[in-house]
Amino acid sequence: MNTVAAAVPKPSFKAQMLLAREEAIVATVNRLLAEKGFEAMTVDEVAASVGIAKASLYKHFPSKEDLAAAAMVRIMQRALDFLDAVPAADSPIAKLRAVARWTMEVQLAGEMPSLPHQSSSLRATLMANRDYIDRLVTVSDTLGGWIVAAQKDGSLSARLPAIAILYTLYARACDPVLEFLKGSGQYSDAQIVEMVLATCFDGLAAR
Amino acid sequence: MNTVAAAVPKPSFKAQMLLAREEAIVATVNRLLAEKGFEAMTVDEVAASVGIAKASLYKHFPSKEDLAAAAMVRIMQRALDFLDAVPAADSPIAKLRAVARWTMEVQLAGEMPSLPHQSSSLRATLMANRDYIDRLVTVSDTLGGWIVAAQKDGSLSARLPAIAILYTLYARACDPVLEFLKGSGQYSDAQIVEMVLATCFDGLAAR
DNA sequence: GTCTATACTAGGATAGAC
DNA sequence: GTCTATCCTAGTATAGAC
Repeated sequence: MNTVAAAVPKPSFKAQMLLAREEAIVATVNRLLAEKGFEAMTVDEVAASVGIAKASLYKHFPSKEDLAAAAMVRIMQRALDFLDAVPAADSPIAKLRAVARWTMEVQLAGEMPSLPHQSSSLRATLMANRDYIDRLVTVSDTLGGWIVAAQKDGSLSARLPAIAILYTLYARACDPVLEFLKGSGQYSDAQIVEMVLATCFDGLAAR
Repeated sequence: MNTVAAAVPKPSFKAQMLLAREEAIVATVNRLLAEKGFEAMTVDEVAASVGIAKASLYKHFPSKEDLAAAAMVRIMQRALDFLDAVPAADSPIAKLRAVARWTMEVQLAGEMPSLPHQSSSLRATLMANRDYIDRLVTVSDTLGGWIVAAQKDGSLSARLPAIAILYTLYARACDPVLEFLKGSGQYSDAQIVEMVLATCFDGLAAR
């Protein structure tokens, strides 16, 4: 960036339109990734859903992988925003519960892009994407701090390594139990979230 | 079946070879499904891995979906066999723990075919497959019985609906935490299983 | 930067000889 | 029932006009 500050303040109307369109694209990709996953999502579908020609999509994003990566950056940014909004006064375990709840609510809303299988072509693109990795690291560091603090104050199990707890929380973002329970049609979204949250923190065994 | 009993006992050598080959095919499909999932698995790959021509595959199974369904039937049969082998004298919760452990060991061994996303073409084929559905129902009924019993004897949380517990146990078969922890390279398979098992039954919160 | 039209490839499925 | 060779659709990506 060698633009002087004075040149930045007023983005042109055209540039704003561009950003708005890109946001619309990424939001659509996000939804489709949540619905069907990376492999099953087609670029034709994305274009049709956004309402522009496929070739236009490729002017914004060089490949299907980059399209998906943009959606992953977006959801990580939403996660960061949520972490920032968690009250600092809350206890560490309350913060962790809040994050797990948010994750599940996003998934139930159909807005959680599902990560691809290990061998997907998307993995390489993601690992090379600085915007994604940086956010992932920041989220992990923040959660890691809360986990260690919660173990210290005795509210979180100290017998589990912090990394196992971190991964367990991440896994709530793609927990199939939410979808299963929703499919049963017997419970509201709020009830489902409470049940899975209780299972996650209190376990299946009686207390 | 209108064959008389006397005609059955000695399956011809040829028929045995046929079954052996089909078992080899299904075992390969099972492994590939575990590695990459249904969408990413290609029929060419299956044929190459088994060591036969693609057209020969299609003499045994009419479509890629049926190929995958056969693998799903196979794993459900393995699950049934395991359930039958669980000591009847064990307490209900001990039985449930044993099943969860088995599920995770199979996954870590790379032998747990991963179920497809909701909108996959495979779902329709599976739901129409009697061999699969029957086994699924039997497994669910058996586990359901153990769950209710464990809730009655006070070892399993009575605050959760049995169906939520059932789904939670099923979800251990595709828990990404196992793969994550394995990827960290810090723990043995046995340690990973114990950690996730403890998380599942005892929860993240301290006891 | 948007469109229409098209190139190119991967991959599921089949034909037809043996 | 196995093979080689081929068909054909779907899907990623691009050319080229406006």
